Amino acid sequence: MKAIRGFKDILPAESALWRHIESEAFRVFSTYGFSEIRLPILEKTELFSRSIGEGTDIVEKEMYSFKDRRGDGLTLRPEGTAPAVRAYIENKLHVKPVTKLYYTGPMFRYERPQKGRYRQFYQIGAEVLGDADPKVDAETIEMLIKYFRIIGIKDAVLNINSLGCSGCRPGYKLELLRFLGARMDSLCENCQRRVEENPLRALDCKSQGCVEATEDAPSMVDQLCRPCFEHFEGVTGFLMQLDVNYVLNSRMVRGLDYYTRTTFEITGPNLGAQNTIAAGGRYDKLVSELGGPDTPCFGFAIGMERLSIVLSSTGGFGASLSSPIFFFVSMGKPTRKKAMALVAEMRDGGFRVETAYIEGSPKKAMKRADKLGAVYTIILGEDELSKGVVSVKEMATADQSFVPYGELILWLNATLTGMG
RNA sequence: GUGGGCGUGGCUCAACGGUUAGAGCACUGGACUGUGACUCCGGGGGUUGGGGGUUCGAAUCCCCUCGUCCACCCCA
Repeated sequence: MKAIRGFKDILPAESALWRHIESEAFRVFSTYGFSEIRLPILEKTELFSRSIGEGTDIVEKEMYSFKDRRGDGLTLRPEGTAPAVRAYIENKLHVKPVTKLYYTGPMFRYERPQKGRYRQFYQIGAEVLGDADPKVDAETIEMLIKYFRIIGIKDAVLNINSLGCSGCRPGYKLELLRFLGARMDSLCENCQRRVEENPLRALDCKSQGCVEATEDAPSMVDQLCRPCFEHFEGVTGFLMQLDVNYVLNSRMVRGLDYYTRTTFEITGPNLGAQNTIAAGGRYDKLVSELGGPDTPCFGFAIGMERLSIVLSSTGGFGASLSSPIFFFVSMGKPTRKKAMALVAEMRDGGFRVETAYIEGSPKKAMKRADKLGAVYTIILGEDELSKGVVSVKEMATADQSFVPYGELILWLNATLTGMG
């Protein structure tokens, strides 16, 4: 039996890093006023088709959708924003002026697996609901950058853009359409086909012909209406004030329909083609489109697998993330009772203790201690038992000393803090 | 969904179409009856991803399939 395609286990060797990634995110986000929300993994299909957009790749060909026993159309969530917004409306969280939420968990998309892209993947998301101020955009991005710095992401690059609003985007789209229409022959097949659907995509295309053909294409940022332009200027201005470096990328396009105004993407090193480690933006119309009150919002999602790839490729993690292991060896039947009592005492004291009970030579136990990566091995044999002590051996130096039962915890604490 | 690379013990990899598919690491036993790492000696572990075909003979060549990686696409 094997896990199904695009699904994988996260084994202990990796999970310590995952927990670290999550807990640091929650710690940092909470200092910005975010609180956790736990969302269902399954939602009505309609929630996603309406929010993400009928014509998008996600909705069109990547969702795990099925009918339940009653015949209701359900979908394994492909992203977190729509469920968060649904919960926000349903639970009337809008009675508060601003709501800041974060969440984590698995998302599902039926895509071809490759490095940094899986069918079940994990995101950490955050949403600010109820504030249109450009300061929110800048501050939330700054929070994300700070978080990346804290967990040790280097060489992250922030790209930002503005997609305008329902007022100015259609006009831009028309103009772009005219521009592309005059150059249809130089566009790749793919882009010729999608010009009608989503002309913005052509700006993002990597094929030689499209890159050249769209070199002088009109840029959205130049076509923003006054309010959108001022908003965008506000965002970039605040980013500068917050010392956040960014690249203005007027070609950056989003694959979800709900985005308005600010959008951004952060890329990381050592990831190949799937190099976006976090992305997001503003979605000012989504809440009202889903039946809630007019509520401007901003949010982002982080790809956990990609983060963990970047972090493990740049090194430094592993042993340091888990606490030192103590290995307690009890030798000979008479020692057993005392050993169990001492182990219990150590665990109550917060130590991480593995145990082995052996007859005869401690050789095997020592070997096992070594394999486990024990920092200290504590031996209680019949000699020690008769003296009321244990032998404590520091594995790295092979130093060994007798410690009376009653002083064991104190001794360990003193030694550990001494180590620094 | 499209194109390409790669699948050999737990891991990293060898093996011109030709003996019983090897090595290092890992695992395990001993040298070493109260002490791990280092050293030495021994041991177990493979239907060469799976299925079919070509051939006297296939890990090796061909086809199908599954998986993985890369690019496209898409996105976190």
